[in-house]
Amino acid sequence: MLHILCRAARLGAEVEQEVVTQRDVARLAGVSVRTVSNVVNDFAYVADDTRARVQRALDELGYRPNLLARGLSSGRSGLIALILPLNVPYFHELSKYVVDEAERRGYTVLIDRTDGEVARERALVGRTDRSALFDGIIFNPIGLSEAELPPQSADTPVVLLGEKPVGASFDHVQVDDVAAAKAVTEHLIGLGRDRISAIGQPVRARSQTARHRTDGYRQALAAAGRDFDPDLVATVRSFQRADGAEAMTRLLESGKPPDAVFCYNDLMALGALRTLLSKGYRVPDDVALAGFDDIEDGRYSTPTLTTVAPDKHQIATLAIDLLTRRLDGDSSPPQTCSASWKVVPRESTTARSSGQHESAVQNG
Amino acid sequence: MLHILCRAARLGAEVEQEVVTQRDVARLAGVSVRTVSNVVNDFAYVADDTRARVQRALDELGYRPNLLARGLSSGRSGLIALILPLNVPYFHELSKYVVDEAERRGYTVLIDRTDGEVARERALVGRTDRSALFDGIIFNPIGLSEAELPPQSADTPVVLLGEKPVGASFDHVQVDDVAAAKAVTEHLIGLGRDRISAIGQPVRARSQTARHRTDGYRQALAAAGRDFDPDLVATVRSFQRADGAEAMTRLLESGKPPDAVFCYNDLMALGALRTLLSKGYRVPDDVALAGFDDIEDGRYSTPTLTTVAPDKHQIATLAIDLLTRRLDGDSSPPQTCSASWKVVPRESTTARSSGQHESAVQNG
DNA sequence: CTGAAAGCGCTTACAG
DNA sequence: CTGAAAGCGCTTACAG
Repeated sequence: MLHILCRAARLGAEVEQEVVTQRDVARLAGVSVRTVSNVVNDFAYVADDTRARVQRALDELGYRPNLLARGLSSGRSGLIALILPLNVPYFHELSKYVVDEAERRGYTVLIDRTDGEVARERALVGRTDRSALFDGIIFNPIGLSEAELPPQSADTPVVLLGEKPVGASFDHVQVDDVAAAKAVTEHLIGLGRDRISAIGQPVRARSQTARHRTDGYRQALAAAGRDFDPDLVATVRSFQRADGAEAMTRLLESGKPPDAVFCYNDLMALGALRTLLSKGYRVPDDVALAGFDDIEDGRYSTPTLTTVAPDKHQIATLAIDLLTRRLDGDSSPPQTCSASWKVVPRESTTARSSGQHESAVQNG
Repeated sequence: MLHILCRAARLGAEVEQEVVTQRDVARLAGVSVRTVSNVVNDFAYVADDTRARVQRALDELGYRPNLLARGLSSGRSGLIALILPLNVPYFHELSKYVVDEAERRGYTVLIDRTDGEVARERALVGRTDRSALFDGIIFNPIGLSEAELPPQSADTPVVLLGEKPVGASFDHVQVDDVAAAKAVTEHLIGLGRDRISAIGQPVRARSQTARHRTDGYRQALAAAGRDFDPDLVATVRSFQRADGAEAMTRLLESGKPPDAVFCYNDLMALGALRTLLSKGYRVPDDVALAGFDDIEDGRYSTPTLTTVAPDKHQIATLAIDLLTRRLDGDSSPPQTCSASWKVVPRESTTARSSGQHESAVQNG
């Protein structure tokens, strides 16, 4: 296939680029590699003229450190692995903050996609052969529960993100899913809706997250003196748009359609929204809709999407804080940090009509 | 802040996990490290009983290879860097294919976000200190033009993705932006629309991509005997939803609003859609809308979004093909491969009314 | 089929 | 402030 699709070009002489080592630089500058290393790593106690001479040689030869060699001998690579399901926008938004925050502290973040597949999560976390490669790991499990994770190894600290921790063997940054789910359900109840559905309970329940959000949903109902109706809870296989769309279809066809729906993430809410609008329902007039995550998509949908907004910046900062402490040698007991969140009401629950809207783009 | 938000747990005895080396394994199995290495790397010509004995020692000690050491001595890390603007969904969708395809060939892809910032792109590509870390690089520049890239170095092959190459010094996988933009504009013309706008010309024109799409747009107009009206072209700062939303607002306020709009990517089209719907315009009745990229969002918006769908799977396969050839020692001239694409008409240009729709989710 | 040994490019006590 | 040297954990010609 390649030969049909590809077009070759004439090539100039291939420059066989030699690798420049500290030894080469040392030779040119007339010093030892020790001194070159000192200059490269910006150590104090290098005579000014020596430094200048070495720097000149460094520039002249175009020296570039070999990260592998440095890592092998120093025991630190400066690399952090961020293991996430990139197929959910929330995580890509979160990753931006993690990357930026890590960079500020001199670390480089490399992203590993799990896409929420349990097998991939297991494989990635199980790959302890990487422990030499990465100084630390930030991991947001989706399919894997904390209990299934290999025990924390002393050499590569792991910070867990996401659901409330079960044990206490990892550093952890959590969002209080129960409280947040309860708050957004209360918002729906406050609208005066009667039949409030929940979309997101997984078919095979592994995820604590979904369980917690269901708990919050039920607590809000109970607090309002409402009965819990299992028929109003729709299960899903994953947290994608298609799952939300299908679940919504099932609810609508159930005979007694809901007048409000809490989806366990924005992606599913967007799928549910598609189903509702395409079947002629008005949102929020006929059905009010709320999600979770506060992804950008929900600020541009029509209607815009009411959601729970976890403080992504704070989550990232806390995660990097926790990790860098370990990297700096802190061996105190594992900590659990809570990031804040808030309910952001938008058109999908508050607008009067689903047609004309006041504000083009409202950002909670 | 941390002390307020965090809760510490009691910790069990910290297991000081010793690193197990091949030497340890060799000692236990009564062989040399050479033989251990042979077994670990699954070389032929190891006596069955020796292999079994070594394997037992390997298991017993829980040996894990040190990737850094392996990389340093072998010169290959098995790692590929994928440098992309993750803040555009198209690229995260593309990255999935690249990761999967690379994995099939035994490589691990680590993702680096550029988010389209020229400075980040420059920094990442300029970081030749990484050449030891990565066997190869797949890079989709957004801000940087090919001419600004450092020359291809012999030790770390680079495959470029995206816009039509200017020079011919890199392996390249391109999509024919001119032809695709022309085709989608023709689709709009075929609808019988009079005033067809284009959104996406950058304020400071660096990107060839936008230039090519404008070329295609103009070619389609010319071929249909239409005049090119500069007032119908709206510029943007980046390719995000907000840019599309703002550009659309400007076009609507220009006095003579368009009745069709070609946005240079789906993200901007979604922003433009938001502006249109929130101002009471019907899509496609009043304004037909088309994007580029075929991201999932556009299959769930209401109306669903007409778009150009590049074959992402093919792009990924071609990129990995090209790269692995170089890694296998091929030093033939740089090649340019073209990936296919097609126009996918959806509701935003074809539906009769913007209210009720036929198909809930139609997938091109 | 396997061993002894050099070497990948760097960092880092140890001296001085 | 700087040098000579060991060592990080692995791979890989070179012998045998």
